[in-house]
Amino acid sequence: MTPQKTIERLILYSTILEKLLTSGTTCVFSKQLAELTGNTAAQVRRDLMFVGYTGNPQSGYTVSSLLESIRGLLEPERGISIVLVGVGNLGRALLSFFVTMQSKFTIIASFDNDSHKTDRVIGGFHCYHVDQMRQILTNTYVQLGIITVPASQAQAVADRIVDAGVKGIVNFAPVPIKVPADVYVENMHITMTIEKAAYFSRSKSVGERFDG
Amino acid sequence: MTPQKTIERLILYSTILEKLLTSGTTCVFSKQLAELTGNTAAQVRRDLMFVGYTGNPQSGYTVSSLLESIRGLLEPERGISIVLVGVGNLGRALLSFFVTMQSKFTIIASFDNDSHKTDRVIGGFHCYHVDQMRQILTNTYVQLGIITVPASQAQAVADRIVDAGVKGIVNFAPVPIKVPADVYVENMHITMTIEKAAYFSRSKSVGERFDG
DNA sequence: TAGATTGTTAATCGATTAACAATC
DNA sequence: TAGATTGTTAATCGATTAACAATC
Repeated sequence: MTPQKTIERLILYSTILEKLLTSGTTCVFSKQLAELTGNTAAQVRRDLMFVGYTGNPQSGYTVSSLLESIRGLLEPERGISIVLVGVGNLGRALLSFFVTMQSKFTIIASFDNDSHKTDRVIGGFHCYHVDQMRQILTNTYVQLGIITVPASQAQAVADRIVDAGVKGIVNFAPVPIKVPADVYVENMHITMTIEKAAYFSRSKSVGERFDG
Repeated sequence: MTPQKTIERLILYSTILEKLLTSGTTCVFSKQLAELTGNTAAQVRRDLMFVGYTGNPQSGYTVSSLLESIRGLLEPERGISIVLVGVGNLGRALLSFFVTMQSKFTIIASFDNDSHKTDRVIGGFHCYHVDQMRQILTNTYVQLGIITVPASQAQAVADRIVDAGVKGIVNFAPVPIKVPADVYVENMHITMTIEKAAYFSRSKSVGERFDG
């Protein structure tokens, strides 16, 4: 079993280490990294055990080489290749974000089932019809599919992505999707997350009156 | 301590129950609800303990009243009132989503610091300058602030949201933000989530060769 | 009634935190 | 060296799963 939470935090550490590197910091202690990422020093050290990188009691960790070690663990040889399905508002926002970003993410293509959108360049990438997915991806390795279609179509789209041989999905549609055991799904349920935040923010306001 | 994961699942159950209700289903067993949400029956029953709603061995749970009970726990008297800060691609996508949606979310206002965007209607809502936030929210109860600004500005925006008295934040910027203990923060780190999915999808493809 | 399902308690599992000998 | 910090093990905590008597 690979520790999900540890991987999440390692990704976070790597973004912070990038900043430290840019700002010219050469060394960092677990305590500092903890402070910068909102964790505890013990947590940081435990996470780094997984990476295998080892610091020393006098200077802590060398920023550049720790970053390299984490990247070695997290990153593929080449960037992360992605197809995005569903070129609505959210899909387009993500696409233009990927275009702008000097990024480790490479968009291979986008897909939609609306003929007003297909066979055009949208958000900087060619948009194909979903029916063409399997064919287009036949000789192309794609690491992730991003689903940004309405809930009603999410499962059908997931099926096609799986059918095209993609082993990872990030699902923005507000429904669970079913996939074979050899496909990894990460859900980004935006509205559900907002509801969750609303719930817990209310418990934070205990004692306050809501007279707004 | 309130069980975070349970709340997440209860929100999911409620969306599924809404669908069941619409489709005319009157009763549902824990096993079915589990299947529909990708959980186990034991998990579902344990979660429902928190709600206090009680079914029976013959018919399971009554969809309509279970939904009511969960909503009673999750939902405020009125909808969830929100301000959104940062009217870039993602911010606009979320705004237009909220406009479209016949929703439990009420956008009070949007904010930005770019004078090309402020004092206009964008994505269906008036966009104010962030400097005006405190003033505009003085006599308005706002439950959540949504942060969709670049990483470099996220902390400053969070500070203003907190300053305006808002107790919940959903942060889309790819950096941790620091807030007082009485403010709840939910992070939606899109790029980090994509990286995480990429990592675990790779472990799913064990044994495959990447010749793409 | 008989049998499947419930609510709940006990057992397990995983993840976080505390503690501390090793060490630079 | 002396002291702060490391890597790692043991203790704790919380969340999930299993089990089962109660029950409709």
